[in-house]
Amino acid sequence: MSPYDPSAFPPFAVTVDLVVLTVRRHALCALVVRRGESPFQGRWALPGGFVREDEDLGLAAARELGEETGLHAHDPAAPAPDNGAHLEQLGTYGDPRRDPRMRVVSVAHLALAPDLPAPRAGGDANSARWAPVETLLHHESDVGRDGEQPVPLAFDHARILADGVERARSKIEYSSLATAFCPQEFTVGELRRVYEAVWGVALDPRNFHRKVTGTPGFLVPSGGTTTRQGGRPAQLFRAGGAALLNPPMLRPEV
Amino acid sequence: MSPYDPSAFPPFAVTVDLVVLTVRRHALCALVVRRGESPFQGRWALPGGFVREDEDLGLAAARELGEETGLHAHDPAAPAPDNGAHLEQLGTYGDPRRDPRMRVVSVAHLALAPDLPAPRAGGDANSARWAPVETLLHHESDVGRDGEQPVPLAFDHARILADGVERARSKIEYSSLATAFCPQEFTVGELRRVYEAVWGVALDPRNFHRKVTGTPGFLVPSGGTTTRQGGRPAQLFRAGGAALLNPPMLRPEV
DNA sequence: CCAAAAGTGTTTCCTCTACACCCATGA
DNA sequence: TCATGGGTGTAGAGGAAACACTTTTGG
Repeated sequence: MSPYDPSAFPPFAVTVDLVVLTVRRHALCALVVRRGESPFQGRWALPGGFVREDEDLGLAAARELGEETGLHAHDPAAPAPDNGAHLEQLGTYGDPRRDPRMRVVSVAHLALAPDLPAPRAGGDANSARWAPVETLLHHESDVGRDGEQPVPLAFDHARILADGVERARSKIEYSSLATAFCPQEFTVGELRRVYEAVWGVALDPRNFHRKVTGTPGFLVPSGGTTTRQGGRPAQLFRAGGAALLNPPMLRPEV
Repeated sequence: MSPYDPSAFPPFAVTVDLVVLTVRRHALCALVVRRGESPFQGRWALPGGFVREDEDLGLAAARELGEETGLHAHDPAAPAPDNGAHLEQLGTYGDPRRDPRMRVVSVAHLALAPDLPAPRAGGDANSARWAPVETLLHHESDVGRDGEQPVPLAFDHARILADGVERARSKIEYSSLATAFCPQEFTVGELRRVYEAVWGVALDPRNFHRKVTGTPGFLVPSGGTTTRQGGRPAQLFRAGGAALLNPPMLRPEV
């Protein structure tokens, strides 16, 4: 059998699914959309869609991200931070039974975004929403606030979301990715609250401050200060160019 | 457009490609096979093949690995090390032009194997071979020893191989994966030579010994000793159950 | 004034590094 | 005997944890 005989391989549908994470009100949240059709009609799912005929996988993910959030993916080659989201490939999910109707292989991507005004899938707040990942993964309570049933995510999206959350948790240890959750200018305390929300732990503010300001290339002072968190005015920083943190930020033991 | 209308999505071919790494004669080597047909006929490529109709991606990768090497993939749930290779998903490559004839999405997997007798693709030594990754990636010299041309790998396989090597290099820092390159029983010095080959650096034997024997769950003594490396008899160990190394093995600065 | 958040200093502990030194074999 | 690799001891550098303390705002 010639491995490239067009009649010799089964056809697959290929999609991209997005794990879009942000930090809102001290909680790690993911973007979910409500499915309008079967299967899993009415259930929450990760945003995603088919890869087009002549589209690279990363491009398809960036296009979906833009359609769902208005964000553009951050170009790693750009000289200055552009407030775009971080976007990377997460993993590929291809269980033959993950979609009951046909063979679908989904290339999941992970996006990290700053806190955004609100999702805008058709401008309908009922069809797209930020939900705490803790709720989505353990479905102990409603996704929303208005008496909906606590149901798990559609397809294998709970597994994909869990993998994305785990990737984000481990990656902020040794990279400067946590700044992707912050606005362009932020304080050390705001950055610390990102780590605390993603890891679900409390960090010592004094040691954290020393650590991040003492790591060359991680943060650059923008000159301004703010009191938006109350208390003594805090210096404002932007993300520095350094991508890797060495030595890494240590996550406290569980 | 309904996202699941069967006429609304383009069909893709889905393959798995394998980055199979081992350590031979103090060098990190990868398994390559010679292509028998166009395109890239006669060039070396990573082993791989089509995912079957009802096959999960990891299963397809394990099947290809068995066909190429006779290894079975290590079951993480097995209580004792079974001398199977470590196998994990690496990443997915789907550039529309990566195969000149059709749209192929390749789900690359990374396998780490102990030093094996010899590849056995059809029993033909000219069609499958271990080659040093340094040679494959920089094609500074022949892949083999018999005057072949130094040509780059077929398709985007050089990129996939580079990603796999980078994954292996970083993963042995914080996991016990380096033992996957060793036979069931091995000495501390043999394990150290694995790290040195994968990282391409020299490590202090005294500190390395203290580090690995002092990390609980990393190594368990098997009771025996050997002098196969010369010098004083060395204790034999097996891989312990611990998957994560904490604190990690530190890779010296470049 | 007080509360709250931002920062700094200091002590203790622990790990990594570097290297001196000893051990047990084969040739 | 020597060469070779295996293994232990130890002093110093550097980072992290824990926490006392000062600074600068708003109310």
